Amino acid sequence: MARNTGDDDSAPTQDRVIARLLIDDIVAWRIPPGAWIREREIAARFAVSHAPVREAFRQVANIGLLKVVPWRGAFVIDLDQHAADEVYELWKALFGVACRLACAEMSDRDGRELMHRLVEYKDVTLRTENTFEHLNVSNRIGRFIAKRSNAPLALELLDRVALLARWQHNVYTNSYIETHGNEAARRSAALYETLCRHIVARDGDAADAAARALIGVTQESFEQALEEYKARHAKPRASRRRAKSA
Amino acid sequence: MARNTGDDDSAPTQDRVIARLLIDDIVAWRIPPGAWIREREIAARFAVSHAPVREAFRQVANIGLLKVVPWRGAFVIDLDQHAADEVYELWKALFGVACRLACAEMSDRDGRELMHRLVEYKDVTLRTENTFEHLNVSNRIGRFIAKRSNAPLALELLDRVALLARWQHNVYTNSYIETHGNEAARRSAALYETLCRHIVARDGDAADAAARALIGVTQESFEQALEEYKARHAKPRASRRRAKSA
DNA sequence: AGAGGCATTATTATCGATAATTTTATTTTT
DNA sequence: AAAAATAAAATTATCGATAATAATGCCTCT
Repeated sequence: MARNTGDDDSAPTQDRVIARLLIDDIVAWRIPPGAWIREREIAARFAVSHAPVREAFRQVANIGLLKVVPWRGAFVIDLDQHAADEVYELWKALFGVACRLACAEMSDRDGRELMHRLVEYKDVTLRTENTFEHLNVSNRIGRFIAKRSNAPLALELLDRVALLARWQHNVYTNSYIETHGNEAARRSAALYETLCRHIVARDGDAADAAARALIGVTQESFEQALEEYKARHAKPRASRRRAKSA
Repeated sequence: MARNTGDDDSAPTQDRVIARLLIDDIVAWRIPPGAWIREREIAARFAVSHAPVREAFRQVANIGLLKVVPWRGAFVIDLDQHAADEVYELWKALFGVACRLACAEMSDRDGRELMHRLVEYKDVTLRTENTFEHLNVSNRIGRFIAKRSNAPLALELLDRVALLARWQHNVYTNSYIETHGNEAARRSAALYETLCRHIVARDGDAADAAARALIGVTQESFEQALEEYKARHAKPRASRRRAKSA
């Protein structure tokens, strides 16, 4: 009678493929903030009708990168300094929830795997100053915790907020990498260690606090990068304006 | 050149109307958990084509009450004791973020209005034992804080989680009202007072903690109601099963 | 010249029909 | 009778076309 409600293993439908590609395009700033996207344009690009495009728009809008307004279409969201604070606060809170739940949900076996990954992470930290690799391996730990927290809704919201954060600082990527590379890495390493220890010790409150501190490092790096970006771009703009009025 | 990206003031399109009504139906348990909903069925009910129904399904799915799986359709989510913990943890965290941000964002005027509402709330608490009215006025305070926190994304996620929580305990509504009415009201009142005081004092950490404690009261009431519900329904089921096997 | 109204154009929303896929029922085989 | 294969039915996904709406440019009037 009831159909199989289980997990989806079939090939993805077109709307999901398109949504994925749109997300990539927006996060990578190939589509600028505030841009107005037309159905026909995207439909032509993927050689499909507009129906799947509409659904893709809705999916991207649900993640928060697109804003769909009736009869007017879809707009990429705008960059907003104030919203950055909100995103990072949410990120801290949601990652905290994931870690808190992980304390209760993780098996002892998962805990051992977590500590194993921590060792791997510290190795990378000591071996290289490559910030990309650094971010990569640290993200792996975060995702592992979130997955094992057995909290699908928290995981979904976490992915969403992390995506928004990534989009936000992709403008400042260069500054970010430079800034984050030096001292933040060491602080992160220490915080990851305390976080993992609290999780295997099943201390939810302490894990939550460590998680918040960890995202806080990223937040500080972002803010610092933003300042540097502003400082770098303050002069060119002023000169351009002067040239205009001359 | 660029179109009006501002707020939406036009009449809602059909898909949004349908989505709203579907949400109501699901939250009120007029559509049972796990139910499989067909496009044609809903389309016939609202005398529309299936296109707006599809979009409505996607919107409800984004809130989390519906799960859309390719080629198989839309299913109402299932009741899951484990998921309840997750929802309440998220609720605590998100309301905490809203209160934290409210500390920074609220004007002094907003703070005075908040304290005014607190007085109103305490009056209601003293005057009546009516739990509905009690929940109503307390929700008003929560929503006021969330709105003035100037954090649209947090507000959206908060609404979403609160809706899921409401759906979850709508099964046990009767027990919930009974349980919540007695002692929890007094605890909530004290916690609301400390929360508001921390907010006007702009102490983010303290406000966050108070917010968590406040949702914690609701969580405890829910869990207690769940226990009572289980106890009440344990016997009838057993007898029914015995009758079947006889 | 500028403001306001009107027609034009472009775009989204909805519809009805067809294609692709899954589920259910039937038949066949062992 | 049970299991596998097959056919039938039901359902979703996609398409192309039409209706509804918003933005744009033109024209008139002052």
